[in-house]
Order: sequence, then structure tokens, then C-alpha cells
Amino acid sequence: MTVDVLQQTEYMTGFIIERSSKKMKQSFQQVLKDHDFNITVDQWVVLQELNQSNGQGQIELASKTFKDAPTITRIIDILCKKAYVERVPNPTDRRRFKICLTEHGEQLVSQVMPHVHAFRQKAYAGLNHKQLEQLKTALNHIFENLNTI
Amino acid sequence: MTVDVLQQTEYMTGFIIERSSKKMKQSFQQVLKDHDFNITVDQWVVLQELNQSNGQGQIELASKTFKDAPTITRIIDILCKKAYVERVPNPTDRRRFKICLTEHGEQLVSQVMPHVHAFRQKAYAGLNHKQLEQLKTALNHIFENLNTI
DNA sequence: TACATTTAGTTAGTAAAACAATTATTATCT
DNA sequence: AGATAATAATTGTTTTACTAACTAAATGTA
Repeated sequence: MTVDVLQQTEYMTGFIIERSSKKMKQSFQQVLKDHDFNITVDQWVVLQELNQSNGQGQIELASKTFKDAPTITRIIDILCKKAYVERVPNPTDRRRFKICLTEHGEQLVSQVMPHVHAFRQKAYAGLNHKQLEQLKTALNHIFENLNTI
Repeated sequence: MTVDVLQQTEYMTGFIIERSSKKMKQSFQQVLKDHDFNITVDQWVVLQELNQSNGQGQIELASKTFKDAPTITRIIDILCKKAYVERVPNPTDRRRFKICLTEHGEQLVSQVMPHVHAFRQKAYAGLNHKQLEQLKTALNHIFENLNTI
């Protein structure tokens, strides 16, 4: 293995990570569109996180979805307009809101979930548990390498 | 291994792919900023591709960088304003341009490259060649799973 | 040649990401 | 209590993603 080939390997890695990430987003967006769900993938990620833990503040949502506060503000704005969530004032801290799924939002989540499972089956087909674990380990390793202060 | 844990594994995988991809982009953007290179990561990707093969058309650039045509149009607009590239008319096809690095652009590329190499060393530290190959294989597998028509 | 189709690139509008700056509220610390 | 710092959320700006509609040029075909 020459140095040049190794450099090529490392060059391609960043591209391949970004490309697969983009493709997953594009592909699931197409699923949402095909079934006439009028939401984006990023809006879905927030809805799903609320479905797991309803009533979170925007800071917590930002952290769990790996988005920043302004992005969450705007996504919540849109989801409120669509009546999938509502900002409930937090009586113990008037800076905060509890972001809560509406009944309409809960219905949407339960309608989308089967398509999520089908999408994962398609995306990860041919990869066994060990391969998925190694994939996550390597990506988390890269993340931690770059997450230093 | 229960079904629930496997589902959890698969759930996290998409998040981890996106998170590491975002982190790489954010982290390299910080490198560019720290050294006062007034370009974005996406602009850099185009410059680097031109450095490898100068004079490509915009369609080819879009394909190689996994961006779409309108995005390439705007990135080229910006890079032209910054005088790093220029649109050279293609005499054999008047719809097309050859996108060419200027001398100024070539200088920028040669100044940025050392930081790219340092960034890769940091990002992939602790991962051996086999691990990087397996990482790429798994991600390409996912990409191909989703790339069907 | 004339007509339709394809291709390269641009333009416009909405959604999202990153960053900085700002406002309002709460917490902390003499 | 009063000044200061920290926190939650919003606003503004630039850039990118995606879609659709559009221009102009090239290609295919009757």
C-alpha cells in the first residue's frame, strides 16, 4: 500500500460519509412525499423525538436532534403552523416552552412510523448486526476525534 | 439480542451517520475560519475538484461533488465573485462553460491543502486502514440500497 | 428542412444550517 | 437588595438543498 493510495482512501472517506448521509435524507424525504406527508425530514426528526419524550424544551430538542437553537425555533414555528405541535408555557420558568405534540401530531407520527421501519429495512439490507455496530463505532470515533475543545 | 435492542441499533444508525457528517463539515469549516480562508466547505469541495481536473462543465462538477445544478450555479457565482474561478465559454458547445481555476484560485488551493491533510489526520486518528475500508464499504452499501430507481 | 426532444445552465421560492447578536427571564454572588 | 452572569428563545444574514419553471443550444426524426 503506497502513501498515495492511503491518501486517496482518506480523501474519499469524507465524501462517502457525506454522500450516504445526504442520500438517506433524500430517500426518506421521497418516502414522505410519496405518501403525501407534508413535512420535511428535519421536521420529522423533531416530531419523532417529541413522540419519544413529549413536552421537552427547545434546548433539549436541539441537543437531541443535533441542531442548533435557531434551527429548532424555526422548525417549531413551522410545526406549530401545521398544528402538529404547540408551545405550552412553562409555569416554573417563563423563558421556556414545553413543546407538545397535538393530537393531530400524534396521529401523523403513528401514520409515518410504519414507513420509517420499512425505510430502515431497505437502507440496511445486507448489513448484519456486527457490521452496523462497527459502522457506528467508527463514525462515533471520528465524531469524538473532532469533538475536542 | 431482543428485537427492541436491534430496532434501537438501527434507529441510532441514521442519526450517527448524519451527526458525524455534520461534525466533519462544522469542524473543517472552523479550520477554514481559523486560518482566515473566506470560503465555505462546499465552496472548497468545488475548488478541490477543479484542482484535480480543471475546466470541467457544471454538470460534471455537480455529479462529482454530489450537488445539484442550481447549487453549483450559485457556488460558481460566488467563486467567480471571489475571483477563484472563471467561466470560460466552450467553443464546441455554446450552452456549456469550462469552469477554470484562476491563478488566485490555485494559490488558495495550495494554501488550504496542508490544513486538509492535518484535518484528516485528526479526524481518522485511531482508525486503521481496514477500519476505514469497512466504514466505506458499509456506507456505500447503504447508498446503493437506496440508490435504486 | 421543420418539429420535437434533450441537454446545459439560470432563476425563483421555500426550507434548513451556521453563526452572531439580541431580548427576556432566571440564577448567582457579593 | 442590587449588580452581574447565565440561560431560553428569537431575529438577521449568508449559504445550501430541492423543486419547478425557464432560456438557449444541440440532437433526433419525420
